[in-house]
Amino acid sequence: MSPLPTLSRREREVMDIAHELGNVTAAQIQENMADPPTYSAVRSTLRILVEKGHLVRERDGPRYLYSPTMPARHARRSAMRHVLRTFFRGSVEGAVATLLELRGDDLSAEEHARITEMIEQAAKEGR
Amino acid sequence: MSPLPTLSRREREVMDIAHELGNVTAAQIQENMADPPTYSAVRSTLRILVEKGHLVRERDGPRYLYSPTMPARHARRSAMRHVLRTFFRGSVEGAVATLLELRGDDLSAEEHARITEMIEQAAKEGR
DNA sequence: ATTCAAGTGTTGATTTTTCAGCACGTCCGT
DNA sequence: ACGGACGTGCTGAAAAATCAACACTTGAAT
Repeated sequence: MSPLPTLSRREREVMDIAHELGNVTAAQIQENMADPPTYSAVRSTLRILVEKGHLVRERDGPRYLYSPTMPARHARRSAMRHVLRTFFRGSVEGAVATLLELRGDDLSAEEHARITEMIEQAAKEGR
Repeated sequence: MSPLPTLSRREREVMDIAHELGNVTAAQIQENMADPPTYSAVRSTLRILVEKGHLVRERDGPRYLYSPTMPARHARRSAMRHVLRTFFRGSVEGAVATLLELRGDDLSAEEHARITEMIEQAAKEGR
């Protein structure tokens, strides 16, 4: 049922960075990696990810930029669905609770208003 | 900054299953794996995860049960923090929006009430 | 024009992961 | 008691991932 993860450790790390930053150069990837290998090794991983179809490579003047193939919206949903299922048994309520914990005291009045609005909207549509 | 992922592909898959199910036998793990290897191979992976300290093994009568070392609460927070950062640039609002999308029309009145209450509570404490 | 810095393609070696085999132990039903 | 099903510990081989080296190209600055 759960799909076999097709990404190795380093590959996953690189993909996470790519998702976080959007369009990235090999150098940027390297900078953001933990315990970074040589530039050469980074490019090697990038090449594999392109081959596997997880990244696309496009020229940006003299160099290349790499971007995730999967549209951000889709990637977000997919990632969230996975944690929801794995760690929250599908409970949206539980997930929201943890999100609020993470945010801690930081929740501004505006943000509170917007989130509340979203939930009301969802509830309305859900009837 | 972001910690180097210490889990290989299969190891991650096993850990996800362990988190989802709580306490599991080797057989249960195998059943839930995608494209499952032999029972022997599964136990091999489990042994490594115990060695690395990610799982603990305890007797359950004739067999063993495996459970995640990290407390569920902590694991949930950690996983959520990671997707929040990676896919939502830290935006709690965006994350909640996606959660609601995932849930779709399913949001019951009771659930709506509880979530709203949580947010109000968070906002109150945040002032 | 030449040099230097930065980027690229390719290749191969090392390390890690993944997997299965085998011999042994334990529990249960007959 | 014995046979089979199920579980275990240990080990090593096959496959994949990880990494670095090398030679070459491009761009920019002096």
